[in-house]
Amino acid sequence: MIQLIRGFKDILPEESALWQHIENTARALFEDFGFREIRPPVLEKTELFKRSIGEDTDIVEKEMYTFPDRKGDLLTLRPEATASVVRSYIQHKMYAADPIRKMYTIGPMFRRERPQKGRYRQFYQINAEVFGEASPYIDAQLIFMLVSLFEKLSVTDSNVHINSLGCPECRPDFRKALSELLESRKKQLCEDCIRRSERNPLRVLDCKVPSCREAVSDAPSIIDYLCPACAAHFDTVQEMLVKQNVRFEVDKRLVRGLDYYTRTTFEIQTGALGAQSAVAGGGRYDGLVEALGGPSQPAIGFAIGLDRLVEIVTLNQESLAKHPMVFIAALGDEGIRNAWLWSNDLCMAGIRTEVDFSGRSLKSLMKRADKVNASYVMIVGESELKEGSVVLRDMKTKEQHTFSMDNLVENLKTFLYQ
RNA sequence: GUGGGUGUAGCUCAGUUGGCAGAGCACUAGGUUGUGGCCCUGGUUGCCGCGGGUUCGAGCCCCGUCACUCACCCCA
Repeated sequence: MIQLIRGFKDILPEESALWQHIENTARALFEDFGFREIRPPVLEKTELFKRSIGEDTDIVEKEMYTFPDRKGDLLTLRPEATASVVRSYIQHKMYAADPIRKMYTIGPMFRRERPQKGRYRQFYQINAEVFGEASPYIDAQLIFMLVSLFEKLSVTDSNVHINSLGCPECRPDFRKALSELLESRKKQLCEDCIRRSERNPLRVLDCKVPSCREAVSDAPSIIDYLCPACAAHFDTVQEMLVKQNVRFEVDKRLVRGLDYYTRTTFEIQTGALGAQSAVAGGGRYDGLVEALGGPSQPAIGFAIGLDRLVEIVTLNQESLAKHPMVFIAALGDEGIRNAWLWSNDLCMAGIRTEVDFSGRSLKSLMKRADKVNASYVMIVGESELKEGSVVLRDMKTKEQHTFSMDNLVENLKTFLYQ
């Protein structure tokens, strides 16, 4: 038997209703906030991700699905969506007609990590990005929109963490102060953190090894090093969140893993996913558009882990399951022939209809109708055919009505819709 | 990449010191000749993950391997 690839999964019909519900809720909400959908390809030149995500990140170093195509160009299955959206923004010169663009996209990402709960090698994200707006109001609104989605989906057990990473103006000062501290505590740090303290000291703040946490417990907070502009920006974001009654906490450990983030960064965490606490994360990346060859345009965005969201959204499956309205129990060849024609008409009339073509006994057809939770069973047997009628049984009340075969579909429609 | 746990019927899982491969659910037929759910009776379902080894004999012991899973790392 051929099995699916390690770390990949099938989303089965039993689950897809929930996925659709979440996707539809997100689409409707984002469209109301002025976002429009963009659908970039899943395959891009490797260079795009190297330049946007950063050479020194784990994603680029060891998690990308990269391979040469027949011409020898290095291609990569996207490990995240932002790079592609930025590339598209630049390539199509979207900034020219109107630099302010709000876009969302939903689709699969690929990272070759060791699979575990809430982490797959092909996983799905809902992304939203805003270009051309530097204002902190946009930051706060984006966070509000994200929180609202979770509320609409009745997700409890989640909380918002925010932080500011500063800008090229103020981050070097903080980085220097942090590096000095790390240097002095080097012997307390784990191996990874010793390596990190040279390449990306911010990441040490995120380490979960107890001795490392201890070492950085009194580390300087980036918030204390923000330049006046960044500090004012961060203040406004918080102020507006408070005004909008969005509950959040400032988390100075919140250091995003991707190189391109600046200023506001945020994450939605949950306790319901084992070791995977982040369900959604995002932040501002004011330098990325320019870094990828576009004009200097600010931008901010977030990504929601759709697989993870699906796991924590619990909905009444009954309300999501689609039951057939009418189940046609046809007996004998002639009954089946008639049923086939009528079912096509009923389906086209928007009435969910199923037929059992097996020719088995009425009892087994009734059992099946019950199993698929049909609202009505239409019985087409010998005696009905003789009389030129069919019997419609209400499966809940057990009431049965007889319908003439003349104008059957029309009469059923009016009966069912009344 | 590193560690722990688990692989037996479609599903959930038993399986004794190594001795005929099991249960519940599901499926199916009948009890009820053309009427579902509850009940009763019968029936179908297995490369015991895969490969090797030990043994008269392996689902069980040993070695290897693969998969799943949880965790580390990192992230959504």
